[in-house]
Amino acid sequence: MYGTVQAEVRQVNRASDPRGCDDLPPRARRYDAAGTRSALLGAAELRFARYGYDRCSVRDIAKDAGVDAALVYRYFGSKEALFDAVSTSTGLFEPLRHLPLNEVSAWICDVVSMGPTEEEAPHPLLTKLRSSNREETVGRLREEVTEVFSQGFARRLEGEDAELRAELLAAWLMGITLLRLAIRSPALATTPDDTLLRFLRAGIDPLLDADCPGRGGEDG
Amino acid sequence: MYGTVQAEVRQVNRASDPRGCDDLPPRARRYDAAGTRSALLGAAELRFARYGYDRCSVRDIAKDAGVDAALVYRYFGSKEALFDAVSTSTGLFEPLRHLPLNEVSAWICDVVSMGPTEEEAPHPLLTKLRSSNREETVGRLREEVTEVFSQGFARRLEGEDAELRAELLAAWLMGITLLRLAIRSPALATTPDDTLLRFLRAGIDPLLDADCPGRGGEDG
Amino acid sequence: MYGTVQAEVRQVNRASDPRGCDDLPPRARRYDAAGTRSALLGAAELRFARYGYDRCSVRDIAKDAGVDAALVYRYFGSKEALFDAVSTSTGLFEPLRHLPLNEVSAWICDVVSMGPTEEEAPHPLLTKLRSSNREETVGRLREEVTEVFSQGFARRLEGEDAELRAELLAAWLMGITLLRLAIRSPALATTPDDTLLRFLRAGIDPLLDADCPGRGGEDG
Amino acid sequence: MYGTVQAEVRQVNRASDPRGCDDLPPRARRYDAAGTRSALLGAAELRFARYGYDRCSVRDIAKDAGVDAALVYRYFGSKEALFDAVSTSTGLFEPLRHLPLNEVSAWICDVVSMGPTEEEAPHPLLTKLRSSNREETVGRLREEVTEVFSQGFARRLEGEDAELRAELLAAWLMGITLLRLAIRSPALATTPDDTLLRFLRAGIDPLLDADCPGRGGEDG
DNA sequence: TATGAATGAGTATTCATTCAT
DNA sequence: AATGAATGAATACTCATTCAT
Repeated sequence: MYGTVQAEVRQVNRASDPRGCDDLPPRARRYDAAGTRSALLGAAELRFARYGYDRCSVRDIAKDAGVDAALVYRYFGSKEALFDAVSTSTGLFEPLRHLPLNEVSAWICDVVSMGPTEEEAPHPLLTKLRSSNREETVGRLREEVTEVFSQGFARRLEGEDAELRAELLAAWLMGITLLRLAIRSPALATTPDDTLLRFLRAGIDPLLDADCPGRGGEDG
Repeated sequence: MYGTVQAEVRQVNRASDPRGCDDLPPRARRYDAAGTRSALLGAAELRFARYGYDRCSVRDIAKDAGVDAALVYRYFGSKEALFDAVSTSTGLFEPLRHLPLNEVSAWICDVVSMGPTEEEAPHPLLTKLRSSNREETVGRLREEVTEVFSQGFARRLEGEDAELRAELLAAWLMGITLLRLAIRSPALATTPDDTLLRFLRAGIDPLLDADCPGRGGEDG
Repeated sequence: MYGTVQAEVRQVNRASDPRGCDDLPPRARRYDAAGTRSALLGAAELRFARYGYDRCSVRDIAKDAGVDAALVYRYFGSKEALFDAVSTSTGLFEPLRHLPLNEVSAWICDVVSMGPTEEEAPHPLLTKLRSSNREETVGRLREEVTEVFSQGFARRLEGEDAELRAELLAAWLMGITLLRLAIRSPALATTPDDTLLRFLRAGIDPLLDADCPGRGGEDG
Repeated sequence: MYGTVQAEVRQVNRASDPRGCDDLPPRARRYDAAGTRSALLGAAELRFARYGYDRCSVRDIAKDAGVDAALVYRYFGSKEALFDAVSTSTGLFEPLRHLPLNEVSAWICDVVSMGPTEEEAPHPLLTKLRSSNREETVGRLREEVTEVFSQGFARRLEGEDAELRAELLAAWLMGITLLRLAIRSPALATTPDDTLLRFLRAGIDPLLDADCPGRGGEDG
């Protein structure tokens, strides 16, 4: 299904399979466990991010990787395990632990701009969002959000309801990723980063402020 | 797959079938086209919202509705048509056309609170979000967002980059829906509406303001 | 399947349902048993001849006839019975009983020219040929051929192996019908009747001759 | 549908699998791609010839072949492709290109006698005739007849209307095949070949003659 | 290590048929 | 007499997974 993404994956494949390069002996090509494993990972990353768990077949992934489908089971055990391997936290949220609060907007801007916007490259968040119909994926997302935002980042926020404010930040991050990379709404998909950043600040910085929500309730 | 949600659907079915409210015996209701149709719609609504398009089988939906799977084809023509019938715009965004800007936060608050939070009821947005791996769904989402936000709502915003700001609003709406109803992150899933509202204002109202992004760039 | 042949059938339908004609009261239109029955027969005749038993659905036939599919069962009992009713001997071979032998070629010519060649009209033989994958149809064909040719017509032939010669005649009749009306091979489908007749004679008349096969065996 | 023809197919399978002719134990033959493929072909050949395309299910064919139905898709891609593989021209008509005209009758006699007459073996022409309700099959038959008879063989005939005469020959060939092998009319199904041949000559040779139709029109 | 042969459960969809109205 | 609601079995096809090589 969905044609092939072989061309691109082949590159990925070659990146980790530098046959014909210089120092690596050019003989070993098949029977290259590490290479096969990472080729599968690369292909899966792409497929899963693009089509979601359910619309990817193990065979398609294997074909993209240029190996036999049975190897998915040899190296990962199951389609699900492969997905887990691919969608396992990539340290994407790591910066949130130490980043100065006034740089958070810029970081979010970076995150939602990852990958070539044109061709829906494998964005780590998108992989999960695209498969958010799977209970397991949702569970992992909950754990991750809880750990990173509700517990981790919230602790760095002064003021009331830090937990909620952190999750609102997460919500925006996900929403923008979805609209910009998956749904590709007209403005978000095309706006240059610096413009986006200015508006992100407008919405985010108040949330990070110590006296948020401020006196905002008055005029409601 | 995924056992049965029959019990609940039966309720939905009856709840949305306001005929013979009290004295009609609730049994013997075969040969009731309208009832069957709406039972199927109800069951599909629930299943699709909960598991997404790919993880719902026509058979399961029919079983939930208590009818034969072939009736899906009699009444809707295909699984896809049934999904369309369920996910077709329900006028959810209608209020955005006339609502005073300072009530937008409250409206968002309402939207993301729709349906019993405990049991992941069929939220119209969630249905689409859960199936956002389907190209058709993504396409429809893009159309809807474009029409309602990028074109419709943006026109009501003064200041620069109205389109982008409108889409950022949409992004937040979707992100919060996702976190609150699907992912169920700890704070968002439990925070009472009025509390949520106060913080929503803090993030949203600046975006709606005529001189957004204001002088926010200074301290970055 | 296969679009609709409704237009034509409607005519058939009207032919046997002369509403708005002159002397028949224009009220009776629904609740017209005979009319419904014959409308179904007409539609079935067309469909079966065109697509064969297996590629016709009862619903399509009923739709062509402009009535509900259940009426097929009311009036005929089953799809199979409807097919039988349609394919039951129409006296097509009746002339073979008395026709002078030297007019047989001309008669065959007539038979294979029945119905508008362009639009594959319901040819009684074609109906059976198109469904010759059904055991029942084959059985009936065998009976019919046996009765009409092997027993009936053969008795009128002098000379040896009359039975075989009669069946060879039947074979040619069927083969030409198939090629001319179903397969529509270039020459047979377009050749005018009088030309065809001249060549039919060349092949058939020897078979009907009393001293057939004559001295044909010599040069083999 | 139609029970099983397993027993016979197994034979066919083994007969056409000339490996380990004697000493190889006939059991234990899994993981044998070529064997599986040809078993499927054999089973399909038989089923299709006997029941026609529409009355054969992929499952039944697979069951006859003793393998899983999914393998039909592995090896052929679709039911239709399997049918094509089975019904693809087998060079049956090849002899018509060079055969001396006075041996044509004998060749036809051979063709219509192919396969055990008793048990409706897979005759290449019968396969197509039995599925002549399919548009694709009819189309292929038209092409084949056109190429082989209307164009190829006709060129070898002297005299007028060669094309028509060639098609009349084809018609007879098909009609006899149908009556002899499918319908099994009493005489044709039992007559020995040499007798049949004598009468075939009587009908066919005149058609092949250079001055056909001769002066046959006089006595009509 | 890698391949590809084999499987069985599952999917959407169609259809002849029956039942209540 | 006629309708259309309902059913269940069947169909072609796909896919994750396992087994022999």
